[in-house]
Amino acid sequence: MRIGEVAAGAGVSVRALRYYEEQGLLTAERSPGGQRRYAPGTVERVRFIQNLYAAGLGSKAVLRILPCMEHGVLTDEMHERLVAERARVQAQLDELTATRDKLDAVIRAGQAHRDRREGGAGAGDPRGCASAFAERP
Amino acid sequence: MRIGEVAAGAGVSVRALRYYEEQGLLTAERSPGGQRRYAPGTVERVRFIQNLYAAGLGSKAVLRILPCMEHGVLTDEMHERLVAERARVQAQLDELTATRDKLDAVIRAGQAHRDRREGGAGAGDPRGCASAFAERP
DNA sequence: CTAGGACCTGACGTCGACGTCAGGGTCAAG
DNA sequence: CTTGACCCTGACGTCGACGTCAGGTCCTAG
Repeated sequence: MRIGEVAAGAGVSVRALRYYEEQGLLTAERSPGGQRRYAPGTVERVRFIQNLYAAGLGSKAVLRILPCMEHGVLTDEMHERLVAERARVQAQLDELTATRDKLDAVIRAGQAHRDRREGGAGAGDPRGCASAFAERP
Repeated sequence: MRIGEVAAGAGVSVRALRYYEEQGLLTAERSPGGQRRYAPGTVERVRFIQNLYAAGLGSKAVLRILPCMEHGVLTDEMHERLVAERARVQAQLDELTATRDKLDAVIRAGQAHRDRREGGAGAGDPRGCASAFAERP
């Protein structure tokens, strides 16, 4: 595949693919004229790289856990790294879940406030949704 | 509270707090000499700001959904923004979950590969964990 | 063989969330 | 009043993941 096809297939820019190669995340054969020719499966690989980036891993971290796709074998070191990164991702997941729940609380509290106001009465303590942030897990 | 106390309490740098003020995310009274004096509750607010940043929202997005903590009332616009940002967070959660599951699959496949190798035999197709990436949901 | 779209290698630009340094003022205790 | 910890305002530096521009090359359809 040519670089443009991979880029379109994976939904990234051509520049990004060259950058990945620069970082050692991607390799490519070259045509006689020097143009990159990618193996099939590269699109999947690029998508996974994107996933890892989206999970907050820097290119060095990606570089450390990615080689398993080429060798197909997990050394003890690779295994530990994978487990460690999985833990990081899980931690991110927990934080994100908490944040989502807070947003939900704010939304619900705001709804309640608006419902009561629709009912009619007082504006004594204008703190409606603010109390949603007072929790301490 | 003084800025150092807030910073320590929320686990951020003094510089970050000044930056938040610069972005309109935080306000503070001033002492006669010009030093910032923060209201109690600021620590919670800062923690929430950190949560939002960690959720991938930029300071402008934070600025748009944060005013509810001051006014305590959700306008229709605020409500829509909150719901929209909640959706973004949820989408991030979904992607992160998928990535975690992929990592799990890689780890399990690698384990299986190592277990078999411990058993003894062949090295025909050295793709061990690589097949874990072949899925298409 | 030729046009024009795709590709190449540098190399500088960007943007956000701060870090950091310089030079000086403030505050509370003794 | 002095001292030492804390705080102030600029203002430039950083880092990662690309964007973008310049100037030239490759490839393939006609």
